[in-house]
Amino acid sequence: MTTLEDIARQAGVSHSTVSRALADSSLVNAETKRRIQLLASEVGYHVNQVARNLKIRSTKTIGLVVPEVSNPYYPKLVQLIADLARAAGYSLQLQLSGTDQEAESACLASLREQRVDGILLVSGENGLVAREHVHALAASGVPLVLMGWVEGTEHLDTVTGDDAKGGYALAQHLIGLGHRRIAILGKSPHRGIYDRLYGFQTALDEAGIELPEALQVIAQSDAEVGRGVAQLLALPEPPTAIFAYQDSLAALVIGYLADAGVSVPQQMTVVGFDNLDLASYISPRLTTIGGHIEPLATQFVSLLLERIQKTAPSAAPRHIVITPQLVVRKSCAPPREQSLKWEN
Amino acid sequence: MTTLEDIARQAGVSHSTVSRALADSSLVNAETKRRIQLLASEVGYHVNQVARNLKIRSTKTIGLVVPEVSNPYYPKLVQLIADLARAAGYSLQLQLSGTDQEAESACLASLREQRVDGILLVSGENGLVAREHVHALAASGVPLVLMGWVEGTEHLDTVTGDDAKGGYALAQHLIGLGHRRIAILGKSPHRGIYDRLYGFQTALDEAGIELPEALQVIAQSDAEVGRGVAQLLALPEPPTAIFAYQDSLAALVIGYLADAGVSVPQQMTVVGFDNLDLASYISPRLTTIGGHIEPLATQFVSLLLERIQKTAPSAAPRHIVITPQLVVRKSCAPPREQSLKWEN
DNA sequence: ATATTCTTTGCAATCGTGTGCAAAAACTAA
DNA sequence: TTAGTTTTTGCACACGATTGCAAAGAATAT
Repeated sequence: MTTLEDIARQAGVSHSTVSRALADSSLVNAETKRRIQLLASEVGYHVNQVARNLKIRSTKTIGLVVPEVSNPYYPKLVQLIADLARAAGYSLQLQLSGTDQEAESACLASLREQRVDGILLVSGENGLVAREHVHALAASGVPLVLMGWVEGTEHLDTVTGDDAKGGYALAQHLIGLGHRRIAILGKSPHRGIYDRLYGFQTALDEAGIELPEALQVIAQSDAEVGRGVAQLLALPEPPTAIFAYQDSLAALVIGYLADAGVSVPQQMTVVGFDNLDLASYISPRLTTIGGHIEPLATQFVSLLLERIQKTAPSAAPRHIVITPQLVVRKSCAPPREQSLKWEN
Repeated sequence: MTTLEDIARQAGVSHSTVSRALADSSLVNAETKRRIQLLASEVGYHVNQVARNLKIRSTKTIGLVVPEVSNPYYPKLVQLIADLARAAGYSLQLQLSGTDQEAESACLASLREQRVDGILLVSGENGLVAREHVHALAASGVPLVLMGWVEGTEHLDTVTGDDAKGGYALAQHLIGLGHRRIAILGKSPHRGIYDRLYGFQTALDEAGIELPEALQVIAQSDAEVGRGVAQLLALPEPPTAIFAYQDSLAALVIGYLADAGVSVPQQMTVVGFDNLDLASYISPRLTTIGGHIEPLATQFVSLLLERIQKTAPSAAPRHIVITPQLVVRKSCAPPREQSLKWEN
């Protein structure tokens, strides 16, 4: 790899002059500058950012910690963040924390050692896990923004979707269509998902609608979704609508319903949450809650950049909450007059 | 940020000793070592990798260039690669090249400047675009592996899926079911996708089946998929099967068919390519070509690591080809006896 | 006690940049 | 020509780590 020194030798000047020339400094003679720049591009010089970063004590890099990219929610977020970061002149150091607590700590430690200028942390489905680590990081002055509100992080900048409002809107929509027996289905309730349920439940309560145990299904895996759907269909009084609180789960539900010969939305209404691309890929296209991811991403990097560039209006922690919207598509219909019985 | 020097001062030794102690070198007294390690963890010392990288002339980082992560094919790849890289002790520097030629060049330049130990380059749908840049990179000795075979890259390590075989298998499957009027639908044909078509077409040719212009649909956007499907249905003799050469397109096709009241697979057979997760999310679950992504990812990073660690058996470029498999699910059925007419 | 060996430590150079400061060069004004 | 000003360049240090080498200290042998 060629260095400033190499070029300096060839140009018959000192490395300082080369450094200045390539930075287009006005301190170097226009002619010399031109000559050096030309030479540099001829020999294919590429500045060593490692050395440069060491010297200028900044990396123009932000670390992004995300649990995984298999779940389609995260790639969407990553894409948006990457584009925003790039637009602001920052590279992205992506770290996948998995579901593992140690892994998340390791990610944070790695980012700190890499001396990224700031960290964007998306808490996993278990909620924020490496709490002490995060606090230590923040305490030592590393700019950090958290996505997903978690108890005990009030002193950090956070960005959160108002899932409760989303759940509420969804429930209202179903109620408005006339549904009274509504099931919910999802993975084990972590904080964010709990909010979705909380809002949903609130709307049901206000309408005086019960949500019996039998209509609450926890499904950790694809196969369990299948079993859960079968259970619901086998009930003496099956639901007329199912709220699967992630789009991908809703897609699976629709698939398993089709297997059982139940058509959506004619015989069963299904709704999801997040409005991922797949919500419009599947048929019927999914009624869901959306519009939050883009503003979340925007605020997420804005807050961080303000911290990095110290342009934040105050040192006080900021908590941004984004309200999502109901997206009505084709997966909902009024319930049939009387509840159906399916042979199993 | 605390440095070695800070710790040295507190411990009353030189920074060299601290460095050795933290590296668990046998050159330092066991007791001193313990004392220093304790002190370091107390003050929360985190090595400055930027400085370290500069000194040791390696970053333990690999650069991954991918067009985007919105298209669900790529996240799957990224996840696999990230896991493999981590297992080998490397971090990932993710760069999204978009579809833009300059952007791809910029990504490569950035990675080079960051002095990543090696680069994994996934060529976009337009094929490899920043050709000279890639060649220059390889020529200057940066370990680099390319995914997706592109003409003029025979001197580079490459990893490719045998899309032609996949296309062939798919066509044979459809033919075996009795289909004779088969349509194809996809984005504009780039090299990789062309291979899918090439294999598909070969099988059709061998079976003596025509593929008239009218049954070849190019759809660049979601909306165009809708229009394309409508066109096919409006034909005097509509097809009995559609090969959408990406799973996500197949999903869209199924959606638009449903809109038109055409049920899959009863009235229309649809197949995709890649076996993404969404292929089993949608209903009916999609018959497709799969099993190639995992070995592609594995070989991709293996080749690179061998180059980085100089354990490659030879300096000669290697070209790894992965044969994908037919994945039969629910989106195919024999055609009806006579071709159908749909009112439009 | 002295010589010899082994262990432990610190000095100093290095990685490739950026940059303050002084010196050299060029130019201007008398 | 000489002094003063402005432009251009290079020296040398810093960023924070790693590491070869020499020196100091401890331990052993004679």
